[in-house]
Amino acid sequence: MTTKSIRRELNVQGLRTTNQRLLVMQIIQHGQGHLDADEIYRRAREKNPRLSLSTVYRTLQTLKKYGLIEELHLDEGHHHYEKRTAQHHHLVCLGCGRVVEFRYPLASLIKKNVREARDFDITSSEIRMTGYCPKCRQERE
Amino acid sequence: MTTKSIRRELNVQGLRTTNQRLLVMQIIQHGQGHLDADEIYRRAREKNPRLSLSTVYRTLQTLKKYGLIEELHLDEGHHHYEKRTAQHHHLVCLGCGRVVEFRYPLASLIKKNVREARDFDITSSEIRMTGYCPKCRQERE
DNA sequence: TAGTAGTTGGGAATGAGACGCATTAGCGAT
DNA sequence: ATCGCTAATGCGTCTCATTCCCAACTACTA
Repeated sequence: MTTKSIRRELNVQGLRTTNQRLLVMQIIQHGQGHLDADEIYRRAREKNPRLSLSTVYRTLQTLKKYGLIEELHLDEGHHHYEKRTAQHHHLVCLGCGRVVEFRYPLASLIKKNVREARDFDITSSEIRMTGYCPKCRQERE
Repeated sequence: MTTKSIRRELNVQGLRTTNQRLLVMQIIQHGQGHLDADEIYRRAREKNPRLSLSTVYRTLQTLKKYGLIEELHLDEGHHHYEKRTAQHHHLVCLGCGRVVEFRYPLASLIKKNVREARDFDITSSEIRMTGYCPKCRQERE
């Protein structure tokens, strides 16, 4: 996503295009998924040392709220963020912490098969499965 | 689950059966799902005013670790706990915060169909879908 | 280009949860 | 029933992620 398209996305939502927002968006886009607020802050400061941590948190909330990024709950004490892409989910290894992504058309399936979900207007869905990856599984035996 | 069976479960894992653990377990079992640490603490203090909040946190970790309870990530800044039962998942309404449970045989399905998951030893799986329930959906229009 | 909301920076506040340590209490052996 | 060992608790403190507050700043609109 280019600067221009990010700008467009922000404007559509009635949000101002600030350097800070562009910066955070770009870091998340190029950052190979699963960055937490602190990591984003650290990387952003390299480009703009005056950036405030408050702004990072605020921006993450805003971008999440308007659907430009997604917030993950990977079982640690803080959140991770990734760009919004095709639906995919996460396997978390309890041994080494490795996160493996996989694709699965969950939302439509649930929508079709689960009575309770039928009348919900579902805006996001997250599968988080935890367990042990092959390597850690061996070491535990 | 009776006191006796809780005691058995704890002993099997090499854990001591303390009043505090029994109390926390019982509150979670009778508490209609989705209690957070603070609520558990508040209810537990009614029975045992000397109970410490630390103990509640420690106990929740322990019970979770040994599979007696499950930890939920319902999109708020803290965790919720429920007794371990048949596999079920959660729909969270972003409007009113209502949580609706639904059943879906996720783990086996993923295991069968997702290459990345095949070699994982999956210990738990959680679907969290967020959106707007029928009532809140109407109010937003 | 000036006016004006929406945003930001920075520091203080909050709140969930973890930690250290002295005291207490399960529980297996006597 | 009691002893001794060690796990578990209580309590105060600490950490760390995130939010709040407000004066200063700046992106957009006219």
